[in-house]
Amino acid sequence: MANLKQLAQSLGLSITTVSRALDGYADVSAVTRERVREAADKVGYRPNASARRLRKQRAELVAVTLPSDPGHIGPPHFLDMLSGCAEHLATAGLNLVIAPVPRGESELDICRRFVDGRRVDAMLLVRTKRKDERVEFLQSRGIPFVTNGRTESLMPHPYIDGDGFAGFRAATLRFHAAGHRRIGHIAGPQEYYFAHDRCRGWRAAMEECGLATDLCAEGAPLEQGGYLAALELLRQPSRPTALVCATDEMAIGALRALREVDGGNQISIVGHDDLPMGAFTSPPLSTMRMTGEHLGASFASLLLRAIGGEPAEELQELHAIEFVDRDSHRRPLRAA
Amino acid sequence: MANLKQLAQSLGLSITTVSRALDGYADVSAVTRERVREAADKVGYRPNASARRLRKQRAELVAVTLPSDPGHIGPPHFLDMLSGCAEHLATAGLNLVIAPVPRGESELDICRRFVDGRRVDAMLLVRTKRKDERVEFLQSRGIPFVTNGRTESLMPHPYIDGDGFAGFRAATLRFHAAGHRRIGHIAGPQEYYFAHDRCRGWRAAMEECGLATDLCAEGAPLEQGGYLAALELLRQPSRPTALVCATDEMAIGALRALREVDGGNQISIVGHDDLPMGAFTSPPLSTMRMTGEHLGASFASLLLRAIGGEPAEELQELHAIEFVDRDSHRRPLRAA
DNA sequence: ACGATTGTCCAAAACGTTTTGGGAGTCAAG
DNA sequence: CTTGACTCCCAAAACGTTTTGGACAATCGT
Repeated sequence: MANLKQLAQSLGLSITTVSRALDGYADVSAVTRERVREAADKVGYRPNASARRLRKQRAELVAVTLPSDPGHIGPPHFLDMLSGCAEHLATAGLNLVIAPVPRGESELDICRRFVDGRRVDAMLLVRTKRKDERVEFLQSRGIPFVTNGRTESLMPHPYIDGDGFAGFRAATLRFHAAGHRRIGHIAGPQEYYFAHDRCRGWRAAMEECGLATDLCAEGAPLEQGGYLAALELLRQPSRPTALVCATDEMAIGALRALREVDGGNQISIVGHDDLPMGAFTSPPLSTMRMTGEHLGASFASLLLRAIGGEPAEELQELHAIEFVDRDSHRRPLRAA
Repeated sequence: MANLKQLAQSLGLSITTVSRALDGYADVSAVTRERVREAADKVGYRPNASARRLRKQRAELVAVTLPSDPGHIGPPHFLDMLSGCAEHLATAGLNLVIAPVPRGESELDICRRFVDGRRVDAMLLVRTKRKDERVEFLQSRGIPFVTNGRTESLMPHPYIDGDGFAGFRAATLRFHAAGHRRIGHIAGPQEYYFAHDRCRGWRAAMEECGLATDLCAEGAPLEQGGYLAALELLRQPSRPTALVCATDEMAIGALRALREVDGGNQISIVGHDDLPMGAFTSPPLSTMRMTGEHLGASFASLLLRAIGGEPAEELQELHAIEFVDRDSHRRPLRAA
């Protein structure tokens, strides 16, 4: 309701002094400072955000782009993560705006709009591709950003990611140790880093074990994609006895496929993401998930440090992946 | 990179003319307009958002508060809804910021910060209480807002809500028609409008059928709350044969309780929200959900119209609730 | 030929802050 | 009495737009 001018007038002080008093400068006497603060409290003065932003040349905003294509938006903890991130950012005076990508526009367009319009101080990118044009753009503009997921960019950039390679390698080796020899992989679109990373992990384990790597089918990272990919693998002359799936959603699709072929309930399966749904499928879906608590806060912290100018190399977090032991990964292994 | 001044200078025009040319005023000749537009395109000029906001006295932002307490954040479609809302708002030049409530602060504090700091043009409120201090505050400030859920506020305000009363009444009558006589209700915290509304629906149906309304237990709107409430009802001397639950999450908790008492699998149950999880429980959870597509767009539209000054009475949407017929609501009815 | 109208353009003000670069006044030291 | 340091305060500039209220020619109606 009140602006600085009115507040200053009512106090018989200059705008400058009031402003500095509120900011706690030593420049203004303690008694004046207190007087100003009380008056400000009384009228409920809050600086006009737009004015401050203009003057300080900071938008006080961070944007996160929400991919619309394919498969909704990440796991359901995603909103919790965003919420945690926003909460942490708020303590530094930054707000988080969500920027969904309308159809007909690319994520790059969104970045351009936000960056060139000086609407944000930094950006949060999710669902990185191996070669990600958003990353290249932001790097060329010199805007701080953090990605959820790595890229193959030559220039390093801040990220938080799960070690999909190690996780999927370990899961595959676990199947091998349990006696499986025909271990299939249901892969996500390989242009996404996470999908490629996880596929590489499976492949590496297979090669280490001296097994063929032809039991691999790719699909959209959705229930339907997993379903179709699973059917494809089940048509092979030599069926897999275990399936390592790039995502839980795909794994759930695969479970549906398994139910439709006979003997399918004999096939072990594991997914990744730890969807709450997985606890209720039959059999309950074993899965994997990135370790680490308060991921949202981590993202926020990296963003703030990136804005603060810390070099990208120091702003990279690779988290281990842990196995969530339910039931679907240990179907009895039929004699070959 | 470029601001209006530089662009004007390079064109040999005044700032005024360039600004108006870009805004398409008839004030500037077609040829000049084109010349300006081309130059702007070439250097990738975008008006500085903070400057425009200050000058136009509009924040170009809408905030949505994300409740942290209890039970995460609404149904999982919630993020989809936000995404749709943000997308629609973006076409009007507004961005959506998410404002989680840090512990130690109330949602009212958040509203205050956003409103008094002129950070937003409007607000989106979710999880309304029957007597909601946020609503009262925003009304007193005259800030446009839309709620997800009604309140008992005397002054009307824009909202979108599902008709929980009708939905729960209908569900209860459905059980009655199927022969049930001891129909219990697992209620959410009654200070929330939705919980109270649904409870009233159940109660109304029971009274219409001439049945006692004592089979009602309240709990937190979480799995655990539903579990405990269900146990409470199962301890009654005369057990319910059917349960109408305020939310799916509570219903899933109730299912767990039913599994733990013998004969529990004979009890019919229905929830509300249509959680994806519900499709995988055993038995698959029958549920209810608000009808209507593109809810996010509806919210955005109401917000824009509220900002435009339309009276609240014309900005209220009450959606019917539809029954989602899975399996859990028709357990065989034992002879009484 | 004259005022009125129209078509282009612009200088300056305004939005509400933060920050720069001092200006008084006081006090102590020289 | 001057000088410098220190304390407390302030006027004015700056941030980059949009908008107000014309200015100046050219065209039109009579």
